[in-house]
Amino acid sequence: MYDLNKEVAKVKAQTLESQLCFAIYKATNQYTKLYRKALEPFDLTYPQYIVLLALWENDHMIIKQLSEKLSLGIGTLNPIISKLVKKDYITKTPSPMDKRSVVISLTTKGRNSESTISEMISTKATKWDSFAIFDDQFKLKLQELNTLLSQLNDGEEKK
Amino acid sequence: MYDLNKEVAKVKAQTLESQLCFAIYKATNQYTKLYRKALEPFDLTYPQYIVLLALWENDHMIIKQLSEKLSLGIGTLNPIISKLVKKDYITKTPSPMDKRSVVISLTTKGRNSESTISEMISTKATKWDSFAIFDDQFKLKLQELNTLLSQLNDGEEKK
DNA sequence: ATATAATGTATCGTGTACGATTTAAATAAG
DNA sequence: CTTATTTAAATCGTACACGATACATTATAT
Repeated sequence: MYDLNKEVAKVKAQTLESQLCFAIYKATNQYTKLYRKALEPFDLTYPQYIVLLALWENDHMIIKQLSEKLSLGIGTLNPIISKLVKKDYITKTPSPMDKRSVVISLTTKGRNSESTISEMISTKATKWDSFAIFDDQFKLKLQELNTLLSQLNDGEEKK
Repeated sequence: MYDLNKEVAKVKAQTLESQLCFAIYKATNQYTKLYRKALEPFDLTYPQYIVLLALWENDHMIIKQLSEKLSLGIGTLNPIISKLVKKDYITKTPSPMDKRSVVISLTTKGRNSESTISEMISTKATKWDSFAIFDDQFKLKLQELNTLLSQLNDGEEKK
């Protein structure tokens, strides 16, 4: 009747190179490596740098807001913040409104470093980030992907 | 003569959301989170899973080959391999040809788990990886990006 | 007004990810 | 043949990244 052998035929895995996830995983590692060298003179890592980027856009956020903007949990963010405080880029102040929350603000050094760092990054970034082939459409698709992924993560949460 | 104030005009940083690197960074974190839950039943993490993927494609690689295929340094790979050995997915054997190198091979459990894991991943992956919008062109551009990034990383090396 | 639930931080344990250093084996150079 | 260089692994220190837990403060419910 049934060909049982065919029914239990082994499912083969997709090759690594064919997987979107693996390509993105590699790209992140490579980007981090590039930024490591570029940010070395400022004694910053990439995650520390994006905290500064967020604050240059919008100073005096509370940790929760930073956490949402960067899509990083507080367990990840806290040690990064501590290091930036130690390096005198930012300060932590308890919020007057809500004693639970902590406001993160740029120091003078943190504010002033924006132009220095951005200038040095922008000379490299023309090589890194803005090749003609990585146009707006590509970025848009990545953003769509991120929206989908976060929906999926939220969806898995509720199961 | 010159308007010096204009000459020292502050360079502003690019916004986070406009940066390709940040989009990719977020996507990796989200993918890892999704895979964390999917692979939990098998007691595997995403990096451990891609080691298995590599070996399912090509068993009995030495660590150096694995390192190249996955673009991971030996400092990263070694603890991952140790865990897979402890969980009885793979074994380490010194190479007979070259006593420096170590051959990584799948155990029976490691080999047999391919179909089980791939089947469960493939049911989820239709949701994750193969949306119509993430077509071959998108993947191709990501691969181009990775090629460029690795060239840049090699280039920085020599400076 | 008080018990309860929700929220914002902090901390801890596990697992990457990397560069730097060390060690042993293979290869090259003299 | 022996010294020098290269190569493959292993190890160490630093820095994320996450989930789980703990804790204080605020908001909610009765």
